[in-house]
Amino acid sequence: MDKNALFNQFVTFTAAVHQVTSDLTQNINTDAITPVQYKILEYLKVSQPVTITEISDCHHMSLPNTSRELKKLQEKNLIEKISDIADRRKFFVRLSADGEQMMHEAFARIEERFQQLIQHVPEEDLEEIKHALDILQQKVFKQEDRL
Amino acid sequence: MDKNALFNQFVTFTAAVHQVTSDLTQNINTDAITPVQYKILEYLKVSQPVTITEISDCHHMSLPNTSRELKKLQEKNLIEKISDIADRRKFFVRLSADGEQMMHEAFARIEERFQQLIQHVPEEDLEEIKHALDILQQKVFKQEDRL
DNA sequence: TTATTTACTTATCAAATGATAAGTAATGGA
DNA sequence: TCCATTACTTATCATTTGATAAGTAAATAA
Repeated sequence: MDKNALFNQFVTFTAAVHQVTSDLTQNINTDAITPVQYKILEYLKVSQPVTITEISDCHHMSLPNTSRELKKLQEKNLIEKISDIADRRKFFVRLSADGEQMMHEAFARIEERFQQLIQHVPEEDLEEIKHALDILQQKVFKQEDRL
Repeated sequence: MDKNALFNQFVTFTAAVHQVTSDLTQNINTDAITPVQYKILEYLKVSQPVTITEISDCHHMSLPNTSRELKKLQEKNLIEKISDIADRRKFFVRLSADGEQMMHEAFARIEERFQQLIQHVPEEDLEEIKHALDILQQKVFKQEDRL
């Protein structure tokens, strides 16, 4: 296997993924929410509850800035901070009812666009796609491989 | 095929792709270059030459802001604008020698990390990965499907 | 107990990005 | 020819984001 060619293919592929997801999520947040704040909520949606340091690490943003954005999200009633009983310096962050609602609607609109994207894909291709997603998730984009 | 389940898988997958590419490209641009500027250069690297409007559309940024960033890149000698002979309102943008050099080095460093990521993946899995990338690129993340 | 480290907050400043108004020059259509 | 449209630029302002210093309180180690 030509690993260099594979890298080039990887680059083209990830660029396409970024482009498609960017298109799918365009103009989704109607409300007064900034891109970083949306990213945080999106992360919470799939990973909650998480600590503030985890959010900070995962998004490569400083703790002070993470803290600031979370405060804003809390003021908008989109998240909740629950202090850890075992270690009272820590906080667990999760979506509030409003936050869940908002992300649910956002994902619903994204899903609409996604279904539109694949509406004419034949059944056997869908199976192939599902398999391909499985493979890549397992072998390339898996959680443990983070640098 | 449960299309809703496929959507959930898609969401998880794209999140993982974003995470991995974000990790791979962390701290790559040493020089005085902003994230948006890097994105533009990255786009040029794979799509040049392109017009200013194409850059603007593709990155969902306004023409004035695109123009400003291109001006900065031009002042840093990383890109060149060539006016279209057929339509003199238009400009084709491409990387300068310096820009090519810089992106070449950036990609080389990213590739190093990528090769490290897949160094222990067995040969038969690499074939499977290559096939999976092909499938998804053809059937889901293809150019024509842009909204 | 005391010192150090960890988890987080508050505050502040600079830089990057986004939005918008107003302009130029070339093109294309009536 | 004249007018509308297109492609792009310049300028300006608001907002978002990033970086950093300094602080609090809890946990841990010596």
